[in-house]
Parts: sequence; structure tokens; C-alpha cells
Amino acid sequence: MGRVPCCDKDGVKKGPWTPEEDQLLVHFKVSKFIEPKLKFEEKNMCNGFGLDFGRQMALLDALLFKRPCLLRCGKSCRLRWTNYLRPDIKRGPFSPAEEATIVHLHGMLGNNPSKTVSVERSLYGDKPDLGYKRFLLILPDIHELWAYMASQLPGRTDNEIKNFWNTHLKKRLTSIGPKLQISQSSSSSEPINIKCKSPSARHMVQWESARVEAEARLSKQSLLIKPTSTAKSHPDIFLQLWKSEVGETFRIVEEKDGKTCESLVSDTPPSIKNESVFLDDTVSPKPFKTTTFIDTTQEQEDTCKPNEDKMTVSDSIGSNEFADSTDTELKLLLDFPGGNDMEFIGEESEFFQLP
DNA sequence: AAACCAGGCAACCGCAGCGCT
DNA sequence: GAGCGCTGCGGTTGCCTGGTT
Repeated sequence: MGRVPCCDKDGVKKGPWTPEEDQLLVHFKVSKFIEPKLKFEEKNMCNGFGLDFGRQMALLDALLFKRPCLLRCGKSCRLRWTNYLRPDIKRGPFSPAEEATIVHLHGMLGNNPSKTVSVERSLYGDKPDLGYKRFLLILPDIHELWAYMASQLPGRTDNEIKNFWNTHLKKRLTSIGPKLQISQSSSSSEPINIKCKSPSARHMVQWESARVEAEARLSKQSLLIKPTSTAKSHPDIFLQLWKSEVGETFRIVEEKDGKTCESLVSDTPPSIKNESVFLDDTVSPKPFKTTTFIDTTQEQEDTCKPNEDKMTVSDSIGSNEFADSTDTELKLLLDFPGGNDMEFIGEESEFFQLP
């Protein structure tokens, strides 16, 4: 399946993988290398020998096993392994629960990575105030939508999820989209059960509800108001939101207390407050990687240092329905646990150690 | 049975970010 | 600080497959 095999001018094979090549790759991996270590090895072997991973494998096979060389570039090997050969890959159709998770996460995160870029540009280009930065603190890093979804669906790859979305779900949702909108608006007064265990997740869901509502409102406004409206003047949706009614709840607090942000959500309109979207209970989100553009050096000028910002945001949650949120839980939302970016790997981190 | 067509999906491409020298 | 190479990401490509005519 796939493209016709071909070789580029360097003699590195491209195109679909043959069973023999798969076997070579699996043999090489199973015999000594497992994924977390692969990245380390791949990197260091390349550095150490001046050859890419594929060439290394070819060389080792030729030297040690008298096998045919696997003339693949390292990138191709890595992709093949992560998307197809990895032992924990789950094949077969997506379950309804998995579909629901994908739909939900896509609804939450969108699929336009340029959003984050535009946020960064607006952040530094338009120089929004510090409150806007805090406003952005609670947003997930939507640069990594498919990767994040994959992390929520064990055994599924980002590529698989992306394909599934593009070929199945997108069309299906498009076809039922109008019905959904009608049913959502008709039931907006009814509280929808929030099934998230994590306060952080509920926080995100609640914020997303507010965002969705604001987007819908902006969308309605854009239909009513001529294209020269203020919304048009801010191509960044987050900046629009910050300057909208939803963002106002943040700004009010910002003005109320110059040093801390009090409540991020307590002023949320009731219709938003009770609104939620389904989140599979069995799939409690892992901590998001937060947006990375919070410049710590810049923040230090302010009375709120970055960490204090996070703590302050956490404190603010105590005044609303997320009173059970702890600093730790919010930290989970905003950071990798423990402050060490690689700690989440757990015992697998041993694979990063040299033999 | 043959031709056609649309959907599925593995694999590649291009870009941005990051780390090393 | 600049340049280079690597990594990881979303987007796109193009062959394969199964259904329809």
C-alpha cells in the first residue's frame, strides 16, 4: 500500500515498506532498542558516527547479521516504527468511546495550529496586557492536537487519529452538524452532567464552553455586523475573546486587583456555567503542555511572577465551583508533574541511560 | 468481466522549534 | 550570535481497495 518504492539520489529508499524491511527494523529494535531509548540512540549514533539511523542499521546488519542493508533514512524508520511496527499499536476500528474522545478533544482544541502562532504574534505584536497572558495560561498547546489525542488514546497514533478524523468523523459531523447545533441551543438551559473527575479538566471544559459560546456569539455578530467590525480587526480569536464579554470577566478581576487575578470563571454567565460537553470518564486528560510563550524574563518585571501567576490562578478557583482544586492540580494542568519534563516517562527513563 | 470512482490510509513533505557546535 | 542538523508536528499525496455501473 502507498506509494511506489523509489530511491533518491543518495540511495536511501523511500515509499512503502516491504515485510523484509519491517522485519529488519523489528529485529533491530527488539534485539536491543526500544522506543524511548531509540530516540537517544538515534541521536547519539548519528552524532557519534556521522550517519543517520537508517544507515546505522544498515551498517550493523551488514556487519553483525550479514543481512541485506536497510537503506532507509532515520526519519522513515522512526515513522514506520511509531506508526506501524510499535508493539503497543492498537489496530482495528475505533471504538465508540474512542470516537467520542476524538470528537470531544477536537471540539475543545480545534485543529488549526496557526491559532497558537497568531496568539504569539498578537501577544508580542499587539502587546496585550499581562491579563491577556494569564488568560492564555489556561489554554492548552494546540500545536500538538493530534499528538495530544494520541496520548489520550493508548495504542493509537497521531497519524491514525488524524486520518480517522479526516476520513470519517469530519464528514459525519459535517452531515449532522446542523442537528447538533439545534439540539444544543434547545437544551442550553438544562445543565449537562460534567463527567470529568479532575477539577482541572472541568476547568478546561468550562472555559471551553465559554469559548465556544463566545465564538458562536462572535460568529452571530459577524453576520449582523459589517465586515469592518472590531472583531475583524483582530484576526486572533483569543485576542477577540480577550476583548469580548468572556475576556471581560478576566479583565474586570485584573482591574479589581492589580496584583492578582481573582476569579477566572466565577463571573461566567449562568448559561455558560451549567454548560458542558461530554468528556469520557474513563479518559481523564493527562496534563496539558501549556503554551510556551510565557516569557519568564518579561514576567519577572511584574509583581506576578510566572509561578505565582499559576498559584494565583489556582487560588482564584477556590472561590467558585472548583473549590476543590488544589495548587497541585492546577499545576498538573499547567505543567508536567514534578517540574521535570521527563519525569512523566517514569520507569522508562532508565532507557535513557547508557548501557 | 471490465471500467470507473470514491474512500481509506501509509508514507512523505514542509515547516517551526530546539539543541549543539 | 550564527549556522547547522535533528525532531516532532500537521498537512498532503497518491496507491490500494472495494463498491458501483
